[in-house]
Amino acid sequence: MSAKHNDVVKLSEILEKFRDNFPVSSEKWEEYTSRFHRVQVPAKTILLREGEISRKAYLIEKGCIRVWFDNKGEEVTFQFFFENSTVSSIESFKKGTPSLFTLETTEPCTLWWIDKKDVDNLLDEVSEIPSMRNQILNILFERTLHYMQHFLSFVRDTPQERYENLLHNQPYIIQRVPQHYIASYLGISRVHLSRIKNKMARGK
Amino acid sequence: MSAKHNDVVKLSEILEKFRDNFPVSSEKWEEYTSRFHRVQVPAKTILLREGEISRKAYLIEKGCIRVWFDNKGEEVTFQFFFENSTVSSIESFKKGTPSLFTLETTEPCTLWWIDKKDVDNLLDEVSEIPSMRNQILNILFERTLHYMQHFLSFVRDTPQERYENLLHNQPYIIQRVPQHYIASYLGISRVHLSRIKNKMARGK
DNA sequence: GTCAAACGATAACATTTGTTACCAAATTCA
DNA sequence: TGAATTTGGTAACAAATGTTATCGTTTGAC
Repeated sequence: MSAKHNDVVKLSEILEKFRDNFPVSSEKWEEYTSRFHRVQVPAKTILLREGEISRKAYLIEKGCIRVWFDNKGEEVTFQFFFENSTVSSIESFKKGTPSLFTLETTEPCTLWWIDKKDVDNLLDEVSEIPSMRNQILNILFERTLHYMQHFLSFVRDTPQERYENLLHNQPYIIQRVPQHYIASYLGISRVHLSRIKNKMARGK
Repeated sequence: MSAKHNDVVKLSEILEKFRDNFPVSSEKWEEYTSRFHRVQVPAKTILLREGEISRKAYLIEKGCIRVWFDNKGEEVTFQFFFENSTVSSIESFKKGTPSLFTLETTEPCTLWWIDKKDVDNLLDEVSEIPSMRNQILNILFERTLHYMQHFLSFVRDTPQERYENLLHNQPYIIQRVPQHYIASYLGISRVHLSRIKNKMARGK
Protein backbone atom coordinates (compact mmCIF):
# COMPACT_ATOMS: atom_id res chain seq x y z
CA MET A 1 0.00 0.00 0.00
CA SER A 2 1.54 3.33 -0.99
CA ALA A 3 0.69 5.30 2.10
CA LYS A 4 2.13 7.91 4.37
CA HIS A 5 2.18 6.67 7.92
CA ASN A 6 1.79 9.25 10.59
CA ASP A 7 0.98 7.54 13.84
CA VAL A 8 2.21 10.27 16.14
CA VAL A 9 -0.56 12.65 15.17
CA LYS A 10 -2.54 13.71 18.19
CA LEU A 11 -5.63 11.55 18.64
CA SER A 12 -8.05 12.81 16.09
CA GLU A 13 -11.45 14.24 16.73
CA ILE A 14 -12.84 11.20 15.04
CA LEU A 15 -11.83 8.94 17.89
CA GLU A 16 -12.98 11.49 20.45
CA LYS A 17 -16.44 11.24 18.98
CA PHE A 18 -16.74 7.78 20.45
CA ARG A 19 -15.48 8.72 23.89
CA ASP A 20 -18.97 9.02 25.33
CA ASN A 21 -19.80 5.49 24.29
CA PHE A 22 -17.02 4.02 26.37
CA PRO A 23 -17.71 4.19 30.08
CA VAL A 24 -14.11 3.44 30.99
CA SER A 25 -11.29 5.22 32.74
CA SER A 26 -9.01 7.68 30.94
CA GLU A 27 -6.25 5.13 31.15
CA LYS A 28 -8.32 2.47 29.48
CA TRP A 29 -9.45 4.93 26.86
CA GLU A 30 -5.85 5.86 26.18
CA GLU A 31 -4.98 2.23 25.86
CA TYR A 32 -7.82 1.46 23.48
CA THR A 33 -7.33 4.41 21.21
CA SER A 34 -3.58 3.89 21.02
CA ARG A 35 -4.28 0.73 19.06
CA PHE A 36 -5.57 2.76 16.15
CA HIS A 37 -3.10 3.90 13.52
CA ARG A 38 -3.64 6.83 11.25
CA VAL A 39 -2.80 6.50 7.59
CA GLN A 40 -3.39 8.52 4.46
CA VAL A 41 -3.82 6.83 1.11
CA PRO A 42 -4.55 8.05 -2.43
CA ALA A 43 -7.66 7.24 -4.45
CA LYS A 44 -7.93 3.75 -5.93
CA THR A 45 -5.85 2.23 -3.16
CA ILE A 46 -6.72 -1.39 -2.54
CA LEU A 47 -6.92 -2.02 1.19
CA LEU A 48 -7.83 -5.67 0.90
CA ARG A 49 -8.04 -7.87 -2.14
CA GLU A 50 -10.73 -10.46 -2.76
CA GLY A 51 -9.40 -13.83 -1.62
CA GLU A 52 -7.02 -12.39 0.96
CA ILE A 53 -7.64 -12.72 4.66
CA SER A 54 -8.70 -9.58 6.46
CA ARG A 55 -6.59 -8.65 9.46
CA LYS A 56 -7.45 -5.00 9.75
CA ALA A 57 -10.56 -2.98 10.34
CA TYR A 58 -10.74 0.62 9.22
CA LEU A 59 -12.37 3.72 10.56
CA ILE A 60 -12.84 6.42 7.93
CA GLU A 61 -11.85 9.90 9.02
CA LYS A 62 -12.14 11.30 5.53
CA GLY A 63 -12.89 9.77 2.16
CA CYS A 64 -14.82 6.85 0.72
CA ILE A 65 -14.26 3.11 0.52
CA ARG A 66 -15.95 0.99 -2.10
CA VAL A 67 -16.54 -2.70 -1.47
CA TRP A 68 -16.78 -4.79 -4.61
CA PHE A 69 -16.33 -8.29 -5.96
CA ASP A 70 -15.43 -9.82 -9.27
CA ASN A 71 -18.33 -11.45 -11.05
CA LYS A 72 -17.36 -13.29 -14.20
CA GLY A 73 -14.77 -10.67 -15.02
CA GLU A 74 -16.63 -7.54 -14.08
CA GLU A 75 -16.60 -5.51 -10.90
CA VAL A 76 -19.83 -5.49 -8.95
CA THR A 77 -20.06 -2.86 -6.27
CA PHE A 78 -21.60 -4.13 -3.08
CA GLN A 79 -21.37 -1.21 -0.68
CA PHE A 80 -19.99 2.27 -0.09
CA PHE A 81 -18.63 3.61 3.20
CA PHE A 82 -17.96 7.22 4.13
CA GLU A 83 -16.75 9.34 7.02
CA ASN A 84 -17.25 7.97 10.56
CA SER A 85 -17.95 4.45 9.34
CA THR A 86 -16.02 1.36 10.29
CA VAL A 87 -15.22 -0.97 7.44
CA SER A 88 -13.86 -4.46 7.11
CA SER A 89 -14.55 -7.49 5.05
CA ILE A 90 -16.75 -8.54 7.90
CA GLU A 91 -16.90 -12.30 7.35
CA SER A 92 -13.21 -12.57 6.60
CA PHE A 93 -12.24 -10.40 9.55
CA LYS A 94 -14.36 -12.38 11.97
CA LYS A 95 -13.73 -15.89 10.69
CA GLY A 96 -10.33 -15.67 9.07
CA THR A 97 -11.72 -16.94 5.78
CA PRO A 98 -10.71 -15.54 2.37
CA SER A 99 -12.49 -12.30 1.71
CA LEU A 100 -15.38 -12.33 -0.72
CA PHE A 101 -14.73 -8.67 -1.43
CA THR A 102 -12.14 -6.14 -2.40
CA LEU A 103 -11.90 -2.95 -0.34
CA GLU A 104 -10.80 0.01 -2.42
CA THR A 105 -10.76 3.75 -1.89
CA THR A 106 -12.54 5.91 -4.43
CA GLU A 107 -11.02 9.13 -3.06
CA PRO A 108 -7.86 10.11 -1.22
CA CYS A 109 -8.61 8.90 2.30
CA THR A 110 -7.56 9.47 5.87
CA LEU A 111 -8.10 6.22 7.73
CA TRP A 112 -7.52 4.72 11.17
CA TRP A 113 -6.80 1.03 11.12
CA ILE A 114 -6.71 -1.42 13.97
CA ASP A 115 -5.37 -4.95 14.02
CA LYS A 116 -7.71 -7.91 14.45
CA LYS A 117 -6.05 -9.15 17.61
CA ASP A 118 -6.49 -5.72 19.19
CA VAL A 119 -10.15 -5.75 18.24
CA ASP A 120 -10.56 -9.20 19.74
CA ASN A 121 -8.92 -8.19 22.99
CA LEU A 122 -10.87 -5.00 23.13
CA LEU A 123 -14.15 -6.83 22.54
CA ASP A 124 -13.41 -9.35 25.26
CA GLU A 125 -12.65 -6.66 27.78
CA VAL A 126 -15.41 -4.37 26.85
CA SER A 127 -18.18 -6.95 26.69
CA GLU A 128 -17.88 -7.42 30.42
CA ILE A 129 -19.72 -4.13 30.62
CA PRO A 130 -23.43 -4.78 30.05
CA SER A 131 -24.07 -1.46 28.34
CA MET A 132 -21.24 -2.17 25.93
CA ARG A 133 -22.57 -5.63 25.23
CA ASN A 134 -25.81 -4.10 24.14
CA GLN A 135 -24.07 -1.59 21.96
CA ILE A 136 -22.11 -4.30 20.23
CA LEU A 137 -25.24 -6.32 19.65
CA ASN A 138 -27.04 -3.27 18.37
CA ILE A 139 -24.33 -2.44 15.90
CA LEU A 140 -24.31 -5.96 14.55
CA PHE A 141 -28.08 -5.99 14.51
CA GLU A 142 -28.28 -2.74 12.61
CA ARG A 143 -25.91 -4.04 10.03
CA THR A 144 -28.06 -7.13 9.64
CA LEU A 145 -31.09 -4.93 9.14
CA HIS A 146 -29.20 -2.88 6.62
CA TYR A 147 -28.47 -5.94 4.51
CA MET A 148 -32.06 -6.99 4.85
CA GLN A 149 -33.36 -3.63 3.74
CA HIS A 150 -30.96 -3.43 0.86
CA PHE A 151 -31.95 -6.87 -0.24
CA LEU A 152 -35.62 -6.02 0.11
CA SER A 153 -35.24 -3.09 -2.20
CA PHE A 154 -33.90 -5.44 -4.85
CA VAL A 155 -36.88 -7.73 -4.59
CA ARG A 156 -39.50 -5.07 -4.14
CA ASP A 157 -38.47 -2.09 -6.22
CA THR A 158 -37.73 -1.45 -9.86
CA PRO A 159 -34.27 -0.17 -10.78
CA GLN A 160 -35.71 3.30 -11.23
CA GLU A 161 -37.27 3.19 -7.78
CA ARG A 162 -33.98 2.07 -6.31
CA TYR A 163 -32.25 4.98 -7.94
CA GLU A 164 -34.89 7.38 -6.68
CA ASN A 165 -34.55 5.97 -3.17
CA LEU A 166 -30.81 6.42 -3.32
CA LEU A 167 -31.22 9.95 -4.57
CA HIS A 168 -33.58 10.65 -1.70
CA ASN A 169 -31.92 8.79 1.14
CA GLN A 170 -28.22 9.00 0.32
CA PRO A 171 -27.73 11.75 -2.25
CA TYR A 172 -24.11 12.11 -1.17
CA ILE A 173 -23.39 8.71 -2.70
CA ILE A 174 -24.56 9.91 -6.08
CA GLN A 175 -22.62 13.11 -5.68
CA ARG A 176 -19.34 11.56 -4.68
CA VAL A 177 -19.14 8.28 -6.52
CA PRO A 178 -18.69 7.71 -10.28
CA GLN A 179 -21.89 6.69 -11.92
CA HIS A 180 -20.80 3.34 -13.29
CA TYR A 181 -20.06 2.17 -9.76
CA ILE A 182 -23.54 3.19 -8.78
CA ALA A 183 -25.05 1.26 -11.67
CA SER A 184 -23.67 -2.05 -10.45
CA TYR A 185 -24.57 -1.09 -6.88
CA LEU A 186 -28.16 -0.77 -8.08
CA GLY A 187 -27.90 -4.05 -9.93
CA ILE A 188 -28.14 -2.66 -13.45
CA SER A 189 -25.86 -1.85 -16.38
CA ARG A 190 -24.37 1.61 -16.82
CA VAL A 191 -26.35 2.04 -20.00
CA HIS A 192 -29.57 1.34 -18.22
CA LEU A 193 -28.78 3.77 -15.43
CA SER A 194 -28.14 6.40 -18.07
CA ARG A 195 -31.52 5.63 -19.59
CA ILE A 196 -33.20 5.96 -16.22
CA LYS A 197 -31.61 9.33 -15.54
CA ASN A 198 -32.60 10.51 -18.99
CA LYS A 199 -36.14 9.31 -18.46
CA MET A 200 -36.36 11.07 -15.10
CA ALA A 201 -34.94 14.30 -16.50
CA ARG A 202 -37.88 14.53 -18.85
CA GLY A 203 -40.92 14.17 -16.59
CA LYS A 204 -40.43 10.43 -15.88
CA MET B 1 -55.13 -18.56 15.83
CA SER B 2 -56.99 -21.84 15.58
CA ALA B 3 -54.63 -24.03 17.52
CA LYS B 4 -54.64 -26.88 19.98
CA HIS B 5 -52.71 -25.87 23.05
CA ASN B 6 -50.95 -28.61 24.89
CA ASP B 7 -48.46 -27.07 27.24
CA VAL B 8 -48.23 -29.97 29.64
CA VAL B 9 -46.49 -32.19 27.13
CA LYS B 10 -43.20 -33.43 28.50
CA LEU B 11 -40.34 -31.23 27.35
CA SER B 12 -39.76 -32.25 23.81
CA GLU B 13 -36.59 -33.64 22.37
CA ILE B 14 -36.32 -30.45 20.41
CA LEU B 15 -35.55 -28.42 23.50
CA GLU B 16 -33.23 -31.11 24.81
CA LYS B 17 -31.14 -30.67 21.68
CA PHE B 18 -30.03 -27.33 23.00
CA ARG B 19 -29.21 -28.53 26.49
CA ASP B 20 -25.51 -28.85 25.76
CA ASN B 21 -25.31 -25.24 24.68
CA PHE B 22 -26.46 -24.00 28.05
CA PRO B 23 -23.84 -24.42 30.77
CA VAL B 24 -26.33 -23.80 33.54
CA SER B 25 -27.77 -25.76 36.43
CA SER B 26 -30.70 -28.12 36.00
CA GLU B 27 -32.84 -25.65 37.89
CA LYS B 28 -31.97 -22.86 35.53
CA TRP B 29 -32.52 -25.09 32.55
CA GLU B 30 -35.92 -26.05 33.92
CA GLU B 31 -36.74 -22.43 34.38
CA TYR B 32 -35.67 -21.44 30.88
CA THR B 33 -37.40 -24.23 29.05
CA SER B 34 -40.61 -23.77 31.00
CA ARG B 35 -41.04 -20.47 29.20
CA PHE B 36 -41.60 -22.27 25.93
CA HIS B 37 -45.13 -23.27 25.02
CA ARG B 38 -45.99 -26.03 22.62
CA VAL B 39 -48.70 -25.47 20.07
CA GLN B 40 -49.98 -27.26 17.00
CA VAL B 41 -51.44 -25.35 14.10
CA PRO B 42 -52.80 -26.30 10.67
CA ALA B 43 -51.29 -25.29 7.34
CA LYS B 44 -51.82 -21.68 6.22
CA THR B 45 -51.99 -20.40 9.76
CA ILE B 46 -50.86 -16.82 10.05
CA LEU B 47 -48.62 -16.45 13.10
CA LEU B 48 -47.93 -12.76 12.60
CA ARG B 49 -49.38 -10.35 10.13
CA GLU B 50 -47.42 -7.68 8.29
CA GLY B 51 -47.84 -4.42 10.21
CA GLU B 52 -48.44 -6.07 13.57
CA ILE B 53 -45.87 -5.99 16.34
CA SER B 54 -44.07 -9.23 17.01
CA ARG B 55 -44.19 -10.39 20.62
CA LYS B 56 -43.39 -14.06 20.12
CA ALA B 57 -40.52 -16.05 18.76
CA TYR B 58 -41.06 -19.56 17.47
CA LEU B 59 -39.03 -22.70 17.47
CA ILE B 60 -40.14 -25.21 14.86
CA GLU B 61 -40.43 -28.78 16.04
CA LYS B 62 -42.17 -29.93 12.88
CA GLY B 63 -43.34 -28.13 9.78
CA CYS B 64 -42.47 -25.08 7.73
CA ILE B 65 -42.97 -21.36 8.14
CA ARG B 66 -42.96 -19.03 5.18
CA VAL B 67 -42.05 -15.38 5.65
CA TRP B 68 -43.53 -13.07 3.04
CA PHE B 69 -44.59 -9.51 2.41
CA ASP B 70 -47.13 -7.76 0.26
CA ASN B 71 -45.65 -5.95 -2.70
CA LYS B 72 -48.16 -3.91 -4.67
CA GLY B 73 -50.80 -6.52 -4.12
CA GLU B 74 -48.80 -9.67 -4.58
CA GLU B 75 -47.13 -11.93 -2.05
CA VAL B 76 -43.36 -12.00 -2.20
CA THR B 77 -41.76 -14.82 -0.27
CA PHE B 78 -38.69 -13.74 1.63
CA GLN B 79 -37.62 -16.83 3.54
CA PHE B 80 -38.51 -20.36 4.54
CA PHE B 81 -37.87 -21.95 7.92
CA PHE B 82 -37.98 -25.63 8.82
CA GLU B 83 -37.45 -27.98 11.74
CA ASN B 84 -35.06 -26.83 14.50
CA SER B 85 -35.06 -23.23 13.35
CA THR B 86 -36.08 -20.27 15.42
CA VAL B 87 -38.26 -17.75 13.65
CA SER B 88 -39.49 -14.28 14.37
CA SER B 89 -40.01 -11.10 12.48
CA ILE B 90 -36.59 -10.19 13.75
CA GLU B 91 -36.66 -6.42 13.46
CA SER B 92 -40.18 -6.17 14.88
CA PHE B 93 -39.40 -8.55 17.71
CA LYS B 94 -36.27 -6.70 18.70
CA LYS B 95 -37.41 -3.13 18.22
CA GLY B 96 -41.15 -3.31 18.72
CA THR B 97 -41.77 -1.79 15.31
CA PRO B 98 -44.51 -2.96 12.92
CA SER B 99 -43.45 -6.12 11.18
CA LEU B 100 -42.38 -5.85 7.57
CA PHE B 101 -43.40 -9.47 7.09
CA THR B 102 -46.15 -11.98 7.52
CA LEU B 103 -45.29 -15.32 9.15
CA GLU B 104 -47.41 -18.14 7.82
CA THR B 105 -47.24 -21.91 8.01
CA THR B 106 -47.21 -23.86 4.77
CA GLU B 107 -47.79 -27.17 6.51
CA PRO B 108 -49.41 -28.36 9.73
CA CYS B 109 -46.83 -27.37 12.33
CA THR B 110 -45.74 -28.21 15.83
CA LEU B 111 -44.20 -25.09 17.30
CA TRP B 112 -42.76 -23.85 20.58
CA TRP B 113 -43.30 -20.18 21.19
CA ILE B 114 -41.78 -17.93 23.78
CA ASP B 115 -42.78 -14.45 24.82
CA LYS B 116 -40.55 -11.48 24.09
CA LYS B 117 -40.17 -10.49 27.72
CA ASP B 118 -39.01 -14.00 28.56
CA VAL B 119 -36.47 -13.83 25.77
CA ASP B 120 -35.24 -10.48 27.03
CA ASN B 121 -34.85 -11.76 30.57
CA LEU B 122 -33.19 -14.89 29.39
CA LEU B 123 -30.75 -12.95 27.24
CA ASP B 124 -29.83 -10.64 30.08
CA GLU B 125 -29.13 -13.53 32.41
CA VAL B 126 -27.38 -15.69 29.97
CA SER B 127 -25.09 -13.06 28.51
CA GLU B 128 -23.29 -12.85 31.83
CA ILE B 129 -21.71 -16.10 30.77
CA PRO B 130 -18.89 -15.35 28.32
CA SER B 131 -19.37 -18.51 26.29
CA MET B 132 -23.04 -17.69 25.87
CA ARG B 133 -22.24 -14.16 24.81
CA ASN B 134 -20.16 -15.55 22.00
CA GLN B 135 -22.87 -17.94 20.96
CA ILE B 136 -25.40 -15.15 20.79
CA LEU B 137 -23.05 -13.04 18.74
CA ASN B 138 -22.33 -15.96 16.48
CA ILE B 139 -25.98 -16.67 15.85
CA LEU B 140 -26.66 -13.06 14.99
CA PHE B 141 -23.53 -12.96 12.89
CA GLU B 142 -24.46 -16.06 10.97
CA ARG B 143 -27.84 -14.63 10.21
CA THR B 144 -26.19 -11.49 8.93
CA LEU B 145 -23.98 -13.58 6.69
CA HIS B 146 -26.98 -15.50 5.49
CA TYR B 147 -28.69 -12.32 4.35
CA MET B 148 -25.48 -11.22 2.73
CA GLN B 149 -25.08 -14.47 0.85
CA HIS B 150 -28.68 -14.53 -0.21
CA PHE B 151 -28.38 -11.00 -1.47
CA LEU B 152 -25.14 -11.81 -3.25
CA SER B 153 -26.81 -14.60 -5.15
CA PHE B 154 -29.33 -12.10 -6.47
CA VAL B 155 -26.66 -9.78 -7.73
CA ARG B 156 -24.29 -12.41 -8.98
CA ASP B 157 -26.37 -15.25 -10.35
CA THR B 158 -29.01 -15.64 -13.02
CA PRO B 159 -32.43 -16.93 -11.98
CA GLN B 160 -31.57 -20.32 -13.39
CA GLU B 161 -28.36 -20.43 -11.37
CA ARG B 162 -30.27 -19.46 -8.25
CA TYR B 163 -32.70 -22.29 -8.88
CA GLU B 164 -29.86 -24.73 -9.45
CA ASN B 165 -28.18 -23.58 -6.24
CA LEU B 166 -31.40 -24.07 -4.34
CA LEU B 167 -31.83 -27.51 -5.86
CA HIS B 168 -28.29 -28.37 -4.84
CA ASN B 169 -28.07 -26.75 -1.41
CA GLN B 170 -31.61 -26.96 -0.08
CA PRO B 171 -33.50 -29.54 -2.15
CA TYR B 172 -35.96 -30.02 0.71
CA ILE B 173 -37.29 -26.55 0.07
CA ILE B 174 -38.22 -27.47 -3.48
CA GLN B 175 -39.69 -30.74 -2.31
CA ARG B 176 -41.83 -29.32 0.44
CA VAL B 177 -42.94 -25.91 -0.75
CA PRO B 178 -45.38 -25.09 -3.58
CA GLN B 179 -43.58 -23.89 -6.65
CA HIS B 180 -45.18 -20.50 -6.96
CA TYR B 181 -43.83 -19.58 -3.53
CA ILE B 182 -40.39 -20.59 -4.69
CA ALA B 183 -40.67 -18.44 -7.78
CA SER B 184 -41.08 -15.26 -5.79
CA TYR B 185 -38.39 -16.45 -3.38
CA LEU B 186 -36.06 -16.61 -6.37
CA GLY B 187 -37.22 -13.22 -7.53
CA ILE B 188 -38.99 -14.35 -10.69
CA SER B 189 -42.53 -15.00 -11.92
CA ARG B 190 -44.09 -18.44 -11.72
CA VAL B 191 -44.19 -18.60 -15.47
CA HIS B 192 -40.51 -17.97 -15.70
CA LEU B 193 -39.70 -20.62 -13.14
CA SER B 194 -41.73 -23.07 -15.15
CA ARG B 195 -39.73 -22.13 -18.23
CA ILE B 196 -36.48 -22.66 -16.35
CA LYS B 197 -37.52 -26.11 -15.17
CA ASN B 198 -38.61 -27.02 -18.66
CA LYS B 199 -35.32 -25.80 -20.08
CA MET B 200 -33.35 -27.78 -17.53
CA ALA B 201 -35.41 -30.93 -18.14
CA ARG B 202 -34.24 -30.92 -21.74
CA GLY B 203 -30.47 -30.70 -21.47
CA LYS B 204 -30.38 -27.01 -20.42
C1' DG C 1 -66.27 -39.92 -4.05
C1' DT C 2 -67.20 -35.21 -5.60
C1' DC C 3 -66.45 -30.55 -6.27
C1' DA C 4 -63.97 -26.40 -5.74
C1' DA C 5 -59.69 -24.46 -5.15
C1' DA C 6 -54.88 -24.66 -5.74
C1' DC C 7 -51.22 -25.75 -8.55
C1' DG C 8 -48.33 -26.15 -12.61
C1' DA C 9 -47.40 -26.06 -17.69
C1' DT C 10 -47.48 -23.61 -21.90
C1' DA C 11 -48.21 -20.19 -25.68
C1' DA C 12 -48.37 -15.47 -27.42
C1' DC C 13 -47.16 -11.19 -26.80
C1' DA C 14 -45.26 -6.94 -24.30
C1' DT C 15 -41.79 -4.83 -21.65
C1' DT C 16 -37.56 -4.42 -19.47
C1' DT C 17 -32.88 -4.77 -19.44
C1' DG C 18 -28.40 -6.10 -21.33
C1' DT C 19 -24.78 -5.78 -25.00
C1' DT C 20 -22.06 -3.69 -28.22
C1' DA C 21 -20.45 0.13 -30.40
C1' DC C 22 -19.38 4.81 -30.88
C1' DC C 23 -18.67 9.50 -29.46
C1' DA C 24 -17.99 13.56 -26.44
C1' DA C 25 -16.81 15.63 -22.07
C1' DA C 26 -14.20 15.60 -17.97
C1' DT C 27 -10.27 14.35 -15.38
C1' DT C 28 -5.64 12.97 -14.43
C1' DC C 29 -1.02 13.00 -14.78
C1' DA C 30 3.43 13.47 -16.75
C1' DT D 1 -0.41 22.06 -21.65
C1' DG D 2 -1.41 17.90 -24.08
C1' DA D 3 -2.18 12.99 -24.31
C1' DA D 4 -4.21 9.16 -22.12
C1' DT D 5 -7.66 7.51 -19.22
C1' DT D 6 -11.95 7.73 -17.10
C1' DT D 7 -16.50 8.85 -17.30
C1' DG D 8 -21.17 9.42 -19.21
C1' DG D 9 -24.64 9.62 -23.03
C1' DT D 10 -27.09 7.43 -26.88
C1' DA D 11 -28.58 4.28 -30.61
C1' DA D 12 -29.53 -0.31 -32.47
C1' DC D 13 -30.23 -4.65 -31.61
C1' DA D 14 -30.52 -9.07 -28.73
C1' DA D 15 -31.83 -11.55 -24.77
C1' DA D 16 -34.23 -12.11 -20.58
C1' DT D 17 -38.25 -11.78 -18.11
C1' DG D 18 -43.03 -10.37 -17.19
C1' DT D 19 -48.11 -10.55 -18.28
C1' DT D 20 -52.20 -12.57 -19.55
C1' DA D 21 -54.86 -16.25 -20.75
C1' DT D 22 -55.94 -21.07 -21.20
C1' DC D 23 -56.01 -25.76 -19.86
C1' DG D 24 -55.04 -30.00 -17.49
C1' DT D 25 -53.82 -32.10 -12.99
C1' DT D 26 -53.57 -32.47 -8.16
C1' DT D 27 -55.18 -31.64 -3.61
C1' DG D 28 -58.17 -30.91 0.15
C1' DA D 29 -62.56 -30.44 2.49
C1' DC D 30 -66.80 -32.32 3.23
